[in-house]
Formats: sequence, structure tokens, C-alpha cells
Amino acid sequence: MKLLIVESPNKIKKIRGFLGSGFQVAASFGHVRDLPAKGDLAVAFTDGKVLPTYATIERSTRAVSELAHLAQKADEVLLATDPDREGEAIAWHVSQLLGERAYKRVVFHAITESEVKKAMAAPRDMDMRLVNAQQARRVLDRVVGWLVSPTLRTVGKAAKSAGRVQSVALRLVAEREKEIGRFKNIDYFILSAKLEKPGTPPPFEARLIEWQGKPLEQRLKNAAIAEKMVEWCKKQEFKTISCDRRESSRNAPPPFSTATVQQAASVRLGFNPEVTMKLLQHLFEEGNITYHRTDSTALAPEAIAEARKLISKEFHPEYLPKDPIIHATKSANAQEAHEAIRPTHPESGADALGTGDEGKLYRLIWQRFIACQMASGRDQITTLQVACAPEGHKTPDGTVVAMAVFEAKGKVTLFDGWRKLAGEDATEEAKSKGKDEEEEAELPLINSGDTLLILDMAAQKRSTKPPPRFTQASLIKKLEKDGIGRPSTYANILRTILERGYVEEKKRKLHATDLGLSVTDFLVRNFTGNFIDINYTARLEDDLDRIARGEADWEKVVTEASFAILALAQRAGLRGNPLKPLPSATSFSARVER
DNA sequence: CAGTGAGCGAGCTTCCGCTTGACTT
Repeated sequence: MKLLIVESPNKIKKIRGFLGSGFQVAASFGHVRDLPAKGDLAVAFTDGKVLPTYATIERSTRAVSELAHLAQKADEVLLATDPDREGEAIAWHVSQLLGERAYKRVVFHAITESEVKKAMAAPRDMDMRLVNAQQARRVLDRVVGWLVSPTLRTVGKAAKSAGRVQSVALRLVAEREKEIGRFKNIDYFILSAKLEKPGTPPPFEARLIEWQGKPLEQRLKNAAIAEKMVEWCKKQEFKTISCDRRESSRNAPPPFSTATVQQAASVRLGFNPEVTMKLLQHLFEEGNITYHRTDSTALAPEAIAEARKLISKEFHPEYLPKDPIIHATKSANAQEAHEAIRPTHPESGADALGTGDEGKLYRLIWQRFIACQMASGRDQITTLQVACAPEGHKTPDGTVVAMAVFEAKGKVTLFDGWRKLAGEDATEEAKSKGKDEEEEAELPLINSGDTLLILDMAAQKRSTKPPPRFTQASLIKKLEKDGIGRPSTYANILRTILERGYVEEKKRKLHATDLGLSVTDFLVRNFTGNFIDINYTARLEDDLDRIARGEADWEKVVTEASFAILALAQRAGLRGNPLKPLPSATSFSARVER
């Protein structure tokens, strides 16, 4: 009998089916060993060496004894944890716990018969470079948390925690809070003319963009001046200067990853990320969708083939692109151990799971999956420029130009493509920007030189708007873009900063509290250039990648980064040096003297 | 002699990331 170990119990049944009777398949249920959750740092730094002291995670004792029991009876143990650095580390920790014996490492890139068989035919050794990259990540996160959190006591009793991820998430909310606090809205006017080409209705709106030969750089704030301009323009002649028509195409969006499905569920269905994750977990356990904690937008070739089959069955042939669409994963720090989130049985249709919360979320996933393989949409964008008083202004150098120029923009959908199914991907930022920037209206066919009739003109009052607040989902989207945090932790990051009282949620918008603002101020004042910088994680990831490729030494990276944090933390009020425990002789003699 | 304060030590708390359960409301 051979024992094969995976992370998730949900894979066991399927893999067992592919492997046949000679195999026992069991799960580790994620990590099994870690630095102890409580107590001291549990990492010793001596002579450039880094020595973490790991302990079995309490929750894992049952899984570990089960694995030990099965391993004892097995002739061979194969470690088939996920193909990324956390998975490699899990494999290593499992092997350490099960004791001295030979292990083989196999890597499944998908749980399909062909992939599993291919992987089983190509076992390899443990990749200690990947394991060390994970150890570096883990130890450094510990050092940041354990050295920086105590310094917060000087901020106040309520200030409890700081970390490489949570503090940056908090900083984003806090800085937005300050921007909004500083913001003073300004009232201004836009001059909008209702024009028509005689005999060619309908009328359309055009907006003032140039005055006396100069672009309107500053907003028009004076009501009396705006009114005078309106009255003057109304009496002038209007003539088309140019009519530019061009085509623009909109490519299909990628299928969902954890961060993007959370964003879409928030905007379209009003679910917060924690609710979305619960629903996804259930959809996954019932076998309706692929794994839901992923940063990948990759799809299995069979899945793409199914999507294309459905598209050709349900839609006009022009909705099916000639070739399958490959979506590159855009997230800054993707590890791509899994596929994108997609339905496992798309042939049953979008509404296969009904109209409850789970059914609605499934429908969203189904639509996005099919849409991601559909043809691009095409729009015709028309930009019309109109002169008011075409020869009404003489510039200082003597050239004669129009007194004013107005512009109208129109957009017509030539071909909806994937939008027939998924609609536009409305983000919250886009919603709060408002629609008055680009009118969707159709413009009549007008040629350069055509004379136009002015039907009406008015100065419309507008007001500038502060930047939008983050929601849980839009903050996660930002974190993903900057490579901060991982799919399995996004919802937890939000929970942490909410529970600590650093951030509050009001009507689904995030507000930094006074505590959150003072914690951020303190951290920025003391740790700029280090973990509190938005790009710190990106730089760290470069180092971790070098470790994983065997180009850098993990202990050197961790030692240097840790002592840099120590120096800043001591300046910020940390007492003692947790990185250098006293030599054992000293503490011994101290004890004896007493 | 009672009250106060300095100093010391013990105990508690703190990080990120991987994966699901079930001592009962």
C-alpha cells in the first residue's frame, strides 16, 4: 500500500478513483506545523543563522496522528500538496512530523485523470528552495508582528496589533479618510448647448471646452460670468468643425479569481466578502464550482472547450471567437496553484441552482465564465466639435479663431459580444464618478462645415466630489492589485482591522476610526521605508522569488530584514532585543545569584 | 505605624497563510 497526502479532503475521493486500489489517500487539512501562536518569538538568530522552533498546530493533531498511522502501514509516502511555496512547506512539515523515511513529492496541476497520471509518473524530491522561501515569509511576518505590535502601546491602550499586511490595509483606508477630510467641494458650472442640424433630428447636447482659443483649464466658478457667456453664445452662429468617428473594441473580461468574485458579488449582489466566501465554500463542497481560493485566471482546456460548445449552441456564430481566449493572470503576486473560479457543470445553465443567494452567486460565476470566451464587443465612438461664432476671436498673434468650441460625444454599440451575457463590469469607483463624463447617446450624422441651430443653452451647476470610500471588496481589489495578502486571507484581513477597532463599516463603506488614524500615523512616522510602505511586499516577493530559484540565501534575507525592523522598532520604543536571546550562560548565572 | 512609590517579575498579547469542522445555541 502507498500513501498519498493532499491538503484538502475534498480531493480525496476523486484522486482515489484515478489511482486505484494500491493507494490510500489522506489530507493534511492545510498547514500542520507553525510557529507557536502564543508565547515568545520562537525564532533564534545567531551568527547569521535563523532557527525557527515549530510546533504542531493544535487543530492539526487529529489529522497528524491519522497521517502517522497510515504512514506506518505504507510502503511509500507521496506528498501531493499544492504546487506553490506554502504547499511545498506543508509537504516538508508533514515529512518532518512523520519522521525519517523516504518521501516522494508529486505535483498535480489539476485533479483530472490525465493530469494526476502524468504527475504520478514524474515524482521529484522536496524542493528546499521553495520551502525556504516560505520559511522566510513566515519568519519575517512573525518578526514584524512581534516586534512592532508592542511599540503601539505608546499610542494608547486600545492599539493592539501591527503586521506586514493588516497595517498596509489600514493605511490605505486611513489615507483615504484623510483625503476625504481635507476635501473641500467646489461648485462650478458647465455650459451645455442643445443643438440640432436643421432637418436632421434629434437634437443633442454639446459642452463648452474652449473659450477664446484656449482650452477651459480651470473650472468656471463664477455664476454671473457663466450666465453672461450663455446669453452671448445663444445669439451666435454654430458650425461643425469636425466629426470624428472611430471604432473601439472591448475585450471579454477574465474569469473570476477570489478577489474579483468578491468585488462582483459586492457590487452586483451586495454580499460582503465573508458572506461570499461562505457561499463559495458550499458551492465548492457540493461540486458546483472549482476551488474558490485562487489568484489564477487560467482555465483547463476542457473547460474552455465546454464554454465554446455552449456559446456555439446558444448564440449566433459571430459570438464565438475563432480561437480560445487565454487570459493572463494580472494579480501582482500570483502563485497559480489552482484554476480560476468557474462552474464545473456549465451545461446545466446559469440558473441551475435557483434564485437564492447561492444560486445568484452561481449565476454570476456562470455568466462570467461563458462571457470570458465570447467575442469582443465593438462600439462606435463619435466626437463632434462645434464652433460658436466661428470667426469671433482674434488671438494676440493675429489669427482668427472661434470664440468658443463645444464638444459632443456619442457611443453606439455596433456589436455587444460578451456584454450580451455579463454586462459591463461596473466597479464602485466608476459608479461614484457619475455618468456625466461620457454620454451614451447616439449622435445624428453630421458633416464638417454643417451649420447648426441652437435650441437652448444653460449653465448647469456641478460640484466636485471627494474620492470614494473603500468598501470591503474594493479594498481587497486594491490589495490584490498590489500583491498584498493572499486569496485565503483577504476576508480575514478585513475582519482583523474591523475587530481591532481601526476601521468601522457604515452603509458598507469603510471609515478609519481615530484609533486607526493614530496607529497609522505612528507606524508611518516610525517605519517609513519598511513594512508600512505599500510596495514593501512587492520587494519582499522579489527576494522570495530569488530564494525559490536558488539565487539568494533565505537566512541572509530574513536576518537583514529582521534587524532592520528591530532597529526601527527600538527607536519607536521597543525595549529589549527579542532577536538576540541572552546567551544561556548569562541567564543561568543570573538565576543562580538570586 | 500606616501609607506611598519604585522596581521587579509573571502573565497576556501580538503576525500571515493553509485547510475545514461541530463540546452546542
